[in-house]
Amino acid sequence: MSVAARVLDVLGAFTDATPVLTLTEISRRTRLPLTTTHRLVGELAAWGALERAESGAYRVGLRLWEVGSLAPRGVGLRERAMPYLEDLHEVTRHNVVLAVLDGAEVVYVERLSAHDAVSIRSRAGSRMPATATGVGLALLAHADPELVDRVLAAPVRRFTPATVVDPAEIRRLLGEVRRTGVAISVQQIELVSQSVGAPVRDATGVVAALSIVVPAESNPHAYAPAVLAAARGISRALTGVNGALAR
Amino acid sequence: MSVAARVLDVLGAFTDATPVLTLTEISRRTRLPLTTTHRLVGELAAWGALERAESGAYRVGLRLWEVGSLAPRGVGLRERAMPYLEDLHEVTRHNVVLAVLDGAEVVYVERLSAHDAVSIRSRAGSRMPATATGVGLALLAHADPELVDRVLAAPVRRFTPATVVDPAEIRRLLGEVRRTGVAISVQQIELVSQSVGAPVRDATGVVAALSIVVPAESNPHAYAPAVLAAARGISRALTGVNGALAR
DNA sequence: GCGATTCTTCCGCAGAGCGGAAGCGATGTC
DNA sequence: GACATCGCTTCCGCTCTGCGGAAGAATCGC
Repeated sequence: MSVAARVLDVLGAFTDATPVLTLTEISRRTRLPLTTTHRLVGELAAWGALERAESGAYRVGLRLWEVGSLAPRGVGLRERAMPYLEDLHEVTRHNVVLAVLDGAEVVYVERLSAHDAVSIRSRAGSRMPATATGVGLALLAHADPELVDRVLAAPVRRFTPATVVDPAEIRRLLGEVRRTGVAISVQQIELVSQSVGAPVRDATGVVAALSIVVPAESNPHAYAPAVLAAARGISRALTGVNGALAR
Repeated sequence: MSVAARVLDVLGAFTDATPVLTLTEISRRTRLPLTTTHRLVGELAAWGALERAESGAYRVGLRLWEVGSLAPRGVGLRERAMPYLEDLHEVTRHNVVLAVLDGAEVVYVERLSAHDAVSIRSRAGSRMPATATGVGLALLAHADPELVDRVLAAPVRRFTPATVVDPAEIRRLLGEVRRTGVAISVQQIELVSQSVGAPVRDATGVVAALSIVVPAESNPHAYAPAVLAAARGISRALTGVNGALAR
């Protein structure tokens, strides 16, 4: 294992659930000898990738946050999409999420939540399997067929009794998404909610998806036009002056 | 120079102005031999810290963005402050910013901008000298006196004819901030605007500051109560259940 | 088609990084 | 107050890893 990999391993030790770690904890998680960890962490802290809390424990530093903020698929996408997400949020008063595909999972880039909206699991920066969510279906429907094969070859994770786990049935859903342009996921993550998603494109193809999360008892099709309009708006913003996200 | 430092150097080559770089560009910026750069970049890309665009160029990857999102002083702070920032923004319809101190500079963590508000330089993730901005004054006024000495020992950068560059005068301003609780910076960054800032505390002391950016012709004192109320709200949220940001 | 430019692969040498050992300092226990 | 425990830091000699020159492949521009 190379030094670079060790360094990245140290960064990877920090998670949503454990954003603050002591030296020993980092050493244990990475299975690197304490001395090695000590040296690496020291270098990371000197640069600003990690910071020391008063307690002596380490947390992810501001400098790394700054660099992370340069990820075109993270903040770049978020910045351009924000106005449209806000409009959709304002009009409907429901949770709105924006996500991208990374391997077989979706990564949430932004979430706008209302006080009075249904509860929701995702958080900006968190991951979910691509199969069960509105955004996930929208992204998979337009993804490389080879990726879809790979995803469906593995057993699909179940969240509720309503979660669709049959590969053939999922393929049918994906076809429907391609036909109608919207992805509807009913009670697949939580029984109280369902989501209506749509893909977002830049000049190169589908790069993200947004969805609205609404109560299970409402009619999802009623939200389709608004979701589609927002998705188109973002797509237009991405195809605009500065071209695609990648450049 | 250690490998870890080299790795971080590569990450540091990506900036706001140049978020997408080719291998050769990275090599030139870091002054690392092309072969070395090639190897490091390869390892970073394998982990997900960097991604390859279709063009073959590299950009900051989603995985690094995720880890960066764990920075308590970045996203953690932002999440808890957001509702209060939104309220302030909604009520006043002016730009609202949230920032933390990093060395002698302020780093903007969030910015809410209105279509009809005055223009603004900052962007989430960008840096500014601490001396001339509303947030900067609010943070410096409650910072370690030794830091203030260090900041004022260096020549202060001038943005407009109204920028205060005299150390003694800046000290007087800081005193006033401590006395009144609000920091007012008039036309110091741009002649069309001024800002009203206030410090945000957690259990350990001042950790951030927010400010509102309003047109130069308005009366800044009129905004002080609203700004203070928002700052207090965020402070309360930070001192709450889960304690300080650091933990 | 041909030179210029950028990217990738290969490999032998050298010194950077590794990690065991030992010492330090804080906290908890009897 | 003495002792044990646990976590952090410093030190240093051996070894294996990462270094980067060279050469070749791929792509671009004229």
